[in-house]
Amino acid sequence: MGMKAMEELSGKTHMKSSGKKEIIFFPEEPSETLYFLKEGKIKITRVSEDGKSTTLQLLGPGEIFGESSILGQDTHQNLAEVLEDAVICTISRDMFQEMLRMNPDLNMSINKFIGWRMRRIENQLEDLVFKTAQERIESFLRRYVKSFGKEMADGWRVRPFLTHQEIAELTATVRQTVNVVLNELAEKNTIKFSRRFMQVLDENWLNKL
Amino acid sequence: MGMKAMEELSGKTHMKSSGKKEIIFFPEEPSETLYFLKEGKIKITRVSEDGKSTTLQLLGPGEIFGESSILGQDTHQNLAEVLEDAVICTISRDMFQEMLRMNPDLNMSINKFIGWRMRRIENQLEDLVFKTAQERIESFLRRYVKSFGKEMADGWRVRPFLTHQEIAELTATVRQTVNVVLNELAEKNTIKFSRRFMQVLDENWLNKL
DNA sequence: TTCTAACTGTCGTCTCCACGACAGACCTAT
DNA sequence: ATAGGTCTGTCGTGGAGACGACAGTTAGAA
Repeated sequence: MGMKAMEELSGKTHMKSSGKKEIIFFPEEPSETLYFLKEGKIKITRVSEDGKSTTLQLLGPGEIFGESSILGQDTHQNLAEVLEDAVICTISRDMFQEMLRMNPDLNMSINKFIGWRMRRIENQLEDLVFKTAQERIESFLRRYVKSFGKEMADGWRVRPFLTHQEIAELTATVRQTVNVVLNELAEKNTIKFSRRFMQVLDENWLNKL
Repeated sequence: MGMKAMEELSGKTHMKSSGKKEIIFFPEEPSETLYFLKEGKIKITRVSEDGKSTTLQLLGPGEIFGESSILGQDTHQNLAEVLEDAVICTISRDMFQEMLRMNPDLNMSINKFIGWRMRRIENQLEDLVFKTAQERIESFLRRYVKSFGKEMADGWRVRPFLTHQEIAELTATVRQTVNVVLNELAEKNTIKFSRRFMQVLDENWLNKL
């Protein structure tokens, strides 16, 4: 998303790779590191008292997370988990402050980033309030394909796909409902999917509101 | 909330008072001003395509809003409305940048503020996903009394109160449900209320999770 | 004081979708 | 190959709460 200053970060920092299901941070854990995702996917989830969870964000390459470290929060509230093998740069809070001093433009980029993140979460809240479960699932699928898919000869395709359970957590619904919606869409030849990919056949559907 | 640096703002800026129902900014409007609420209450609401609305934040004295201006967003997404006669300081984006240069600590305060705001909205999302309508209403009432009420001889009291419709929008429920919950609580002598105030009789209830 | 608009109280109905249950498909490790 | 775990497909049931309707109440302006 054009945050060149951010890219710069990646050079000067510690890098590590993490495999699927690895947890980057837990709720309640002290938040003193900023993370920059170079490759893979990460999900940020919120776990309730009684063990249910809902996913707040699904992040791809080029995105930041753990931003509570630089927003004056001393512990994390959410859980960050690797969803697809990842390469992650870590930047300590102090290191980050140092960088800010060196490069004042960085501040702008970060702010922009935070603003963008805020907007996303507010939109998610709006969806939750105004949209039905079905609509949430569909509109998530659209977003998912657009963010992570590639255009092919026969429509947009994204790979790998998610489990129905994962989609359910991303849309605040349940596995079974996701299943039904997915099959309905396939029925209507809007999409085509399997465990490992999903593909949009109906271009039109992709650009619905 | 200890943001002394923020208080400082209020001196150097333009101040104005606004009456109930006045709109401070609309969605889609360019966002070039930061607002600091000195007195009164403001609500930030999100309006859907088809005209329904849900309230994202209820703000009291000492809080900031319109922060998209400093988060690199060029238009507002939400609507800000005066809920209770207010005194508001306005700070242009440029002015704010200037202030930042003069007083680097301000940055920290602002970040803390943003972080806090982010946390709030994430919590709201969690409530929406995991709690029932009834629970949301009750837990909102608790928060409301705690933030805006005063302790009296016979329990915490807040004044003025909100209309049921307003509470419904704050909790993503409907008027009728709010009505029922409110009356149930009164029935059980947990609270006492009228159109102009609400008072908590059962201290215990106030500190439930 | 009176009039009117806004707010509150209370029903019955209806719909969405969560939830449990279980069978079948699919992966991947030994 | 095969066994065991995870994922998918499909029902039925139930319940929370939205929604419409309408009567009663309050309050603030005229």
